[in-house]
Amino acid sequence: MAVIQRTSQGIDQREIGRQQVFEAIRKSGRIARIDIARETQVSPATVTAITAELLTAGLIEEISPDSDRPGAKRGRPRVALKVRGDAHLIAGMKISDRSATVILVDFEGNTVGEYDHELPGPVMSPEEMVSLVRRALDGACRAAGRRLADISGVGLGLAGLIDAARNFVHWSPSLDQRNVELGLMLSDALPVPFFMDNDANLVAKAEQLFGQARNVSDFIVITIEQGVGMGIVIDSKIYRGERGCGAEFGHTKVQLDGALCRCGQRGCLEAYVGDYALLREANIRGSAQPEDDLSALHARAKAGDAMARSIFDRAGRMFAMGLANVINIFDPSLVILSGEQMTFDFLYSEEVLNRVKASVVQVDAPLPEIRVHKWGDLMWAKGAAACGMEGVSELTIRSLATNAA
Amino acid sequence: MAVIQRTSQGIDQREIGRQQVFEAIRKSGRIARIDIARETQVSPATVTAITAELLTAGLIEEISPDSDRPGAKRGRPRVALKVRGDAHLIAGMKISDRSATVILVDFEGNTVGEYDHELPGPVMSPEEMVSLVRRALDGACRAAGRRLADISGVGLGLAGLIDAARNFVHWSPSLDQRNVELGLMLSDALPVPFFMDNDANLVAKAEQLFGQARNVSDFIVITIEQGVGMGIVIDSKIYRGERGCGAEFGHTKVQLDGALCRCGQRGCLEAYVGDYALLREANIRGSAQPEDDLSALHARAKAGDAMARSIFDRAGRMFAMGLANVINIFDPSLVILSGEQMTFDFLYSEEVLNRVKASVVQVDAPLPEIRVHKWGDLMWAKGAAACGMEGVSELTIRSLATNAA
DNA sequence: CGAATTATTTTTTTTGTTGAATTATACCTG
DNA sequence: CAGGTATAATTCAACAAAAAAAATAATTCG
Repeated sequence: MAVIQRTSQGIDQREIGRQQVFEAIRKSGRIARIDIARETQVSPATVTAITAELLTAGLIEEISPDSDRPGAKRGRPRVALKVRGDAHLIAGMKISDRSATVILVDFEGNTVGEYDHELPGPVMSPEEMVSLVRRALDGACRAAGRRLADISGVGLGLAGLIDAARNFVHWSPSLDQRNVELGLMLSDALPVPFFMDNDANLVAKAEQLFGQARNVSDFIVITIEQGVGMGIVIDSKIYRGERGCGAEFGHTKVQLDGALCRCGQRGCLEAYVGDYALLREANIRGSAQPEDDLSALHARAKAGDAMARSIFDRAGRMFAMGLANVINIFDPSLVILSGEQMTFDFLYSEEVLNRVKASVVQVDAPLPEIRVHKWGDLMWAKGAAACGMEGVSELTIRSLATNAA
Repeated sequence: MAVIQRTSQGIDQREIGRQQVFEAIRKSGRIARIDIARETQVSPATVTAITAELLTAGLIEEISPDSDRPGAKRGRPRVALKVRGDAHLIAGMKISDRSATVILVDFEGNTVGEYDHELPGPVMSPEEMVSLVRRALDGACRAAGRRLADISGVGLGLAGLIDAARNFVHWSPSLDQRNVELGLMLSDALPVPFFMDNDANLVAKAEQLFGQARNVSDFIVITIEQGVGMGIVIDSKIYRGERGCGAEFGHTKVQLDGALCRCGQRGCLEAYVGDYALLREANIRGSAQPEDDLSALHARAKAGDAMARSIFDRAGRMFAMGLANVINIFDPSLVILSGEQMTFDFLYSEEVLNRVKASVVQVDAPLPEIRVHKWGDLMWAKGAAACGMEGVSELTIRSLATNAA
């Protein structure tokens, strides 16, 4: 039941129709007008009108005779439409504790450049961050042979509590201050629109635009970096909660009066599966040598060391419990576990997933699909790029309205 | 930012405008056209047009000179509009393990009759349930001096997994079969439209229409009956999850490999706070006399019995942990704890709520409001009535379209 | 080559919304 | 108490968007 919404007072009453059509094109990669009409429930006439606008604006392009699709043979051949990659250049930047990773993508999402910028330290002042962003963008442009002016928008990903609507940072481990108007500062310093979000939401956005959730309207993404993150998508929109700090999966409690967490509370999931928690546990249990390298601990577990094994095992069981709780509450159609190698070995393992399944309420319907998605190390930057793409699309399509007049 | 949505193919393109206006009227009780326009962001002209339709349809009525509202004094006085109570008679019925409670309400939500129908036993066949529903409705009508034909719609609440969209029962403790097309059976047997839902969702609906959540678009309702239920409202819509079995709060896990639950899994919240769980625990701990009466146990706890106290205490701590998890995931603006007396003493107590607050992720923004709502024993039936009201409103307003032509 | 078929575009019609002007109903002032 | 002013509600013409219908385009099939 597709629906065209109409804002009843904006200058442009047609914006939402355009968004819908553009989204349909982007989502399917290549699609003929007739199918857009079917999918969006908008009449072919209207689709023609809207696509004409998008074409003249240079946002999409026609691919002459749609490649031989099986089945239909007669009749006027459909001409497929696709997003025009050259329309915009988008940057995605993720700031972690070690480096700022930048990725440049075209409007289709194809990567056209990568750049990594080492950080002097994990924590900085807002001013330092602004200058860091500038240098990282400059570096990325230079590396890809582009100029900063070519970039239509930048998606920026930070850990912490980010108010994406206002580009405001309530708190981030990368900043030495709370409540920073980072969006304003960046806009003042750089001539490019910025779009910021929490890093788990970024990955959700990436899954939605480029990844495994391209045609799913409700899903959950779990990410593991330093802490445990979650992105919730309901009705194709990222769910943020009232105060913008929902989806704090890492701080759901899995044990009454349990292990102490960085946040000061007890029993948080993160206090069992976070990097620091695993090391702490190893040291408490009296490791021969003091542990400060997680991958060494991991290697010992793989090699069969009983103590190391039991640490990862407990983490896996706690993780399974927390994930099952989320599923019992949301009943999503899809859960995506995104992460890097080590995570897969101990948190996304077959055994853990089986435990999750055993803790989900059973009904006749099949269990929600739990898909594991192994991204490269550019996962976060890609998410940031996705965030930027979405922002730029919206801006551009909105401006179409004003210009059309 | 109110928005008029327009379905792009229905017979009636105006339906959503009507719904919006009617909702605004219902929500505020009494409201002048001008304020409807302000609230819905629809122009006064359109509001006039729509309210005229609703007036001739008899769904709303004018209250001549709007009672002296403070402030404004001059100008043409606003005439307030309200829902016309006589427009429809709605029945709400909740089937529990002991009885079928029926409530009759007018279109404003005023109770015009109550009726309680004892059940022969807690479990029945679908056919028996159909006949039970008929008898309970007959009884309610007789008691209130109405006829079955006067009823415009019936909301029906059942425990279990209900597919509200299809009026289909996946499973209910009241039925001796799974996967029952109860909606079809009822429609065949009785000349009234039925609207069914899970009982926790009913209460959420009641809070939204009549209760504490009248102007809140995102909130969570926790209910306690035999088990623990949760209703999630996001964007003013009840969130049901992919398979319609989300919000299984009672079966979120609060203890790894914990107490055995009725559902066969371990560590479910319900296995710590459900009626049967409390009694079981009392017996395990070697109560002097075998416990089979929860209120007796409760009385002993209140009187100071240490063993009884510790049972309720543990239940409260588990409950707090589960609730904190929900809040950490959703970050709702409002959590409503609905229930009856005994629940308040041990699960909704000050102490438990403080525990919840101590387990919620802290940010600068204030904590979500946790409101305790003490309903009478008609809570469930009122919820069912709310469900019926919503269904009837939608039907009526939709039919307006067709008739108007 | 023409008939059939399917996709797209153009034209016309319908529908709904709104802004501006108008009407209605009050209070206020002198 | 008449005329002025303020506010609410209604009317109506103009406008906008989308769908329906019709026309046109680009194919294949026989």
